[in-house]
Amino acid sequence: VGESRPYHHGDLPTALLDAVAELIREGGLEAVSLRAAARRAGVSHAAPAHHFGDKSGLLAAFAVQGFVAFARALEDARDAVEGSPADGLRAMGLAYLDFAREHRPWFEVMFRPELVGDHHDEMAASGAGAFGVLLDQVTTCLGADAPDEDAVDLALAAWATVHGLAHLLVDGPLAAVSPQLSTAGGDLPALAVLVAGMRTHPRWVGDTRPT
Amino acid sequence: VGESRPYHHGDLPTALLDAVAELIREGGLEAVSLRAAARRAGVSHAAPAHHFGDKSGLLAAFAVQGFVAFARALEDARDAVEGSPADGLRAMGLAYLDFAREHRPWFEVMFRPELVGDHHDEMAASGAGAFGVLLDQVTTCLGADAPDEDAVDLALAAWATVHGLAHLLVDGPLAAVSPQLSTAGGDLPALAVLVAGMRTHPRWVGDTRPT
DNA sequence: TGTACATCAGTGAACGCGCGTTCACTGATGTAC
DNA sequence: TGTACATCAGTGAACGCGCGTTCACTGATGTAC
Repeated sequence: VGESRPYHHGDLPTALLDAVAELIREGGLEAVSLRAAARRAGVSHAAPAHHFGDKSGLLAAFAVQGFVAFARALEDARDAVEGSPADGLRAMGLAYLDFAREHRPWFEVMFRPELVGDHHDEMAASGAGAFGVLLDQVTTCLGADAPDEDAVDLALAAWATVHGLAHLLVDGPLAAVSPQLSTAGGDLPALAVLVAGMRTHPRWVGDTRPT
Repeated sequence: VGESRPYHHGDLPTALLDAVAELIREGGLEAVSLRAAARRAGVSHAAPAHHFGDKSGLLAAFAVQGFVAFARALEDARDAVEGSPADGLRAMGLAYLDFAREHRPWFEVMFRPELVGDHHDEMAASGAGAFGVLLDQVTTCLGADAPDEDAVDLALAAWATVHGLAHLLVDGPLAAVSPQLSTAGGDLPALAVLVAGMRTHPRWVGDTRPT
């Protein structure tokens, strides 16, 4: 108290990214502005421009940060499971949902390329990294050495499934339509049904492990 | 040319809702404002307040309009199919994707309850109507007379699947990650795999029609 | 050890903008008699 | 058929606000010698 703030912040970029997360959590994407982020970080409103250039630069950096954490979350979930490749994939699906619910701010920005303007490429690159984790696991499930067309299709299917569920949970229409649904989503039986459904693909061998 | 505009618009509410759709299509949700919509409709910026009260009122009306069209699109798709209940459900899934792509403006607002403020209930009611169409079809697929817990779970699963795919297509990350994926999504093989996967549910009888 | 200088980080005033909302108003329409 | 009046639809000026961006600046840090 009474201590004068140092002229230099120390780690303003990180503080600004944290501020963006808080702003989204409290007021949604609309609540994000350079000035509000600067306010949170306790610096003047013009300071963010020094590190991120403009607003789209800040959001792009935020999205990249999210994708890095996201890819790690998927990898961690996979590595924590002892079992078949399909078990690993299932764990990744659950991790996907957990990530969306726990890191809603990242989730809201990561899949909205129109927010990042000129910085599209940076975000796409980090997004491709995360998708690669999923694709590799599906490839393993198929018993293939390298991703092929089937692997891509199935990875897409798996992605769409959990992504859809995540969006319904995060955006809230499940609760809007019926409280039951929200409960069902929370217990995740539907997800189990869906991921299990992937076994109908003729090449699916995830559950018959070589001995 | 040269004709003086009539003082009364004729059907301003409809014109404003159309304007919202155009604005979203051209500039996303951020581009929507009462003033911009009024500009499009060729009236003064204060005119919209007369019909919709405030901004959230306009967006709520827009969402309701979308849900009505959405429910009809699902019903039409179902009715146009001769075949098993599962065929009908599949058709509804495709109609869902078509709707998301053709009516992107509606789709962007319909599942974002936070946009409509106090008008949440109106939107939830129209949304429940649309979900009812899906739930009825799933119930039929299960050979049940009335929706039960399994029907709700499966309807949720079907919803999550197509909703996820729709979001990935509409928001564009598929194209961002890989052009292949966008192509696969466009051809919809993944969707077929997924919906087919629902047959693994023990009670699924959609494909064995009573004779 | 000290000095000069370049570089970096953050400041604060200023700009112009579009926004939502309010308000007293005016023009047009419809209804009662 | 005409008149008075209520109601509805749209106007235009005004308000205050937060925003992104720019700019010349100042404080702090690091580096060369």
